[in-house]
Amino acid sequence: MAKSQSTNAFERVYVVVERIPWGRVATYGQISRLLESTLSPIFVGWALHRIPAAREPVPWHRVVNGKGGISTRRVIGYAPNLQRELLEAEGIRFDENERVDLEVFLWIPEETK
DNA sequence: TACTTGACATATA
DNA sequence: ATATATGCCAAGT
Repeated sequence: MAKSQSTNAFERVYVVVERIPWGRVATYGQISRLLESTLSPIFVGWALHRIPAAREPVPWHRVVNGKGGISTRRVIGYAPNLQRELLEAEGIRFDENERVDLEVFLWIPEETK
């Protein structure tokens, strides 16, 4: 245990992502605030990009940007439609702009309440 | 070792 | 509403 502390920051991100309930989505910025750390939103993206196989499965597809859009397009090797399909499979609908209605599907953690 | 990049967000002009 | 600038951290080159 506690083999490496550097990886701890990544794991914190995974824990929050795993807290996202089924059929809900969260934004990078929100996760960054939930961590209550100096972790910036871009770091969350980094963490999700480097998910160790041992930490899977992590519902990374439930993490979208502040506009409710999918940002996985910048990632090479991932299909942009993949995340959209996974979210739609959970009952999340996209508008014509390929954006999620955050007013409805945004995950509101109890800690923030 | 140093610089650049990266699933972003927020503020300012 | 769009464009530009800055913040934040770690990994990649």
